[in-house]
Amino acid sequence: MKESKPATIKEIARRLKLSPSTVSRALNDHPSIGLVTTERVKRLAAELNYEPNQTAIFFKQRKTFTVGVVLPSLSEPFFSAAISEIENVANEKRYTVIMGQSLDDPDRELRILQTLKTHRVDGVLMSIGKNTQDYRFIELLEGAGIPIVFFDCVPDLGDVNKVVSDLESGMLEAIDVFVSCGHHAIALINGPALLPASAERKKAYIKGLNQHGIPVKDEYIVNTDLTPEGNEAAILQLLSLPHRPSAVVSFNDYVALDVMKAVRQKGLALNQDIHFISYANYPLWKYMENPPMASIEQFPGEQGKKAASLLFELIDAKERSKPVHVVFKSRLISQG
Amino acid sequence: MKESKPATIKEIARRLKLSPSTVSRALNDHPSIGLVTTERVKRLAAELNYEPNQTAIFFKQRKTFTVGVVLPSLSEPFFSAAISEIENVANEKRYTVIMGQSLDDPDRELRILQTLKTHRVDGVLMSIGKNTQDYRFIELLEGAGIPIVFFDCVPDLGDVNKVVSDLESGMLEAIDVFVSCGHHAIALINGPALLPASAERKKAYIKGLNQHGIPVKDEYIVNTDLTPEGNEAAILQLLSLPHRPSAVVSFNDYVALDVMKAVRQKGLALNQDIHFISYANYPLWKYMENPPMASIEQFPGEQGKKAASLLFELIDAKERSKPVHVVFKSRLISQG
DNA sequence: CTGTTAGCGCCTTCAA
DNA sequence: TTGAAGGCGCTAACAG
Repeated sequence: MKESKPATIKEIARRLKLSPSTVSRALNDHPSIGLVTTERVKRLAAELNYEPNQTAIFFKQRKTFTVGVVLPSLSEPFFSAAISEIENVANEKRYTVIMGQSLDDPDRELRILQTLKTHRVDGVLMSIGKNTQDYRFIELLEGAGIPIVFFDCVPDLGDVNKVVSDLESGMLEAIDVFVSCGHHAIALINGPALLPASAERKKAYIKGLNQHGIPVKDEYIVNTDLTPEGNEAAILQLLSLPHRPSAVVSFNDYVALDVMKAVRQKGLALNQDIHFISYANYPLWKYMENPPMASIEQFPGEQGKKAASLLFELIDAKERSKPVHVVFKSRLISQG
Repeated sequence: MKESKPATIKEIARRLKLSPSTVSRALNDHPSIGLVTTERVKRLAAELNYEPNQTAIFFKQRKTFTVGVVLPSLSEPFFSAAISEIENVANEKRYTVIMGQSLDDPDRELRILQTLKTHRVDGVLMSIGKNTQDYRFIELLEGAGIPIVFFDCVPDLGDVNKVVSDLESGMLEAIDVFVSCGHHAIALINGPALLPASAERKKAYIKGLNQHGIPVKDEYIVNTDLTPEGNEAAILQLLSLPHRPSAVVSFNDYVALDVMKAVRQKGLALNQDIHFISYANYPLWKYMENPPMASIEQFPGEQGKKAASLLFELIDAKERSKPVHVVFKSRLISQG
């Protein structure tokens, strides 16, 4: 039952003594084709295991029904959650997803985008890497008529489409919770200073303290380069302060993991001597003996979903529209 | 600088008063074209930002330089590690990867394969879902000339290409370690009984006990459906035995997480009252206060890499060859 | 309702 | 060394 050559419209037409266009129309349920003809065509098509040659259709329609997704790393649960939703939205729209991991390497990121372009994807969803500085690729793609929507880790530019989590509301909630538990010495372990995401966190942190009339102490704000060593150094710096903080908001869960480990090794009791809340990216807190008090959830699934639907709107739109910015509120989730 | 219509070979030919065929040949460094012509063509091509239309090439060459990857879930670190290596191998070969998550749903799995087929991928890499029983899709793909290589979770059939971890060597090592630590009451929390992977584990477990002259007790072998509830039920069953085991090998890390949590809740001390080793799929053990003694590593990266290179061999081969089976040895990695 | 014609962009004989 | 012609499979404008 193996077909050496897959059946074509031509073949069906020949056998049925019809023209290829009639067959094509019949297969696509074109209204102008008689019911009987349509039936005959479909029956034979089924018999021959006919399947339209997508590559021919892509070629003709100048559309590939494919979108590209570029993100730093699939092994981050945040992104695997996001891409799952993206996949779902794409499937509904009958689109296929091509995915590439930049691994925070700008060159690799560029190569992936190049591939996506030559593959003529209809659109791109992207979360940029930590080290990406050069945004010229955006014009490259948009110049080729490929719309692009950024999500989560987005460039600090006004004229691009982006979907992000606000970072602020969660931070304010976190500080509210800390304060209501009696904490006043609240520190921030922030990410690399030049990351926009770090600037936002810092701003929110300061705003949160201000709301409670707590003075901002410079020594309570430390940075990490997000490596395990950097994370450890950051917490040690805080612990060595004369008046060490009793509560810490950390850049993300991975930072929190390293930091909490270091705290344990120092012989301090988690959730007693010192308390943590971090921006969430889904380690398996529920299995830990001493998880952080709470996490600031950023809803990767929602972000991915929204970014994808936005992209499809752009793909379907004829005109290029004004850049769209969508902001999701982050929210504190207790890990109790 | 935005091109409304991307440049084509025809366009270049028109401007240079050459024929399209000459331009095509020049761009492909065909030896029969004069050096000067080739230069002129290439220069103009660069100027016009000419890029070959892949969709046209795919169509003409009857090849898409695309491979599909189907796996249960990206959120399992095992698979994200595997797909990263697959991506790398594919990139080297200048192939693109289309990925789909089955989420252990056979219908969804089938839909993904259908999509891959209509997209005319050149080959498929696949790890089947837990609930997949019907393997007819294999003929569907191979009938269409699409080679398929299974990895990790593979069908229990002889005539397919597969790359797996052996499961046995790691289990034997695990039992060796337990025994050398003085354990004799060694239990197995296995997966669903009808999973080939469960049968293999059980066989290895029995072999391991036999090697040490330890009698196999039926009540020390329990099964879980891999849900959190099933995992908890399994360990409770073991704990309720009159002579409860002091050492347990569990189906995988996720089972171990649930199981160890239940053990803690029962007030037992991990790594004291009861010890664990599990087949690894990468939770963040290094951050845990009481990780399992060791993990049986299955090298997802290696498996993915091997499966991918195998697939490319099959794609490049003219003839259909005998099915290939590759087995990686699993190995015990201490979590000390 | 159905057929004819033409062309998407590229490559590849065949002919000059 | 170059050009002309044809075709991959499908669709769509234009005729009947």
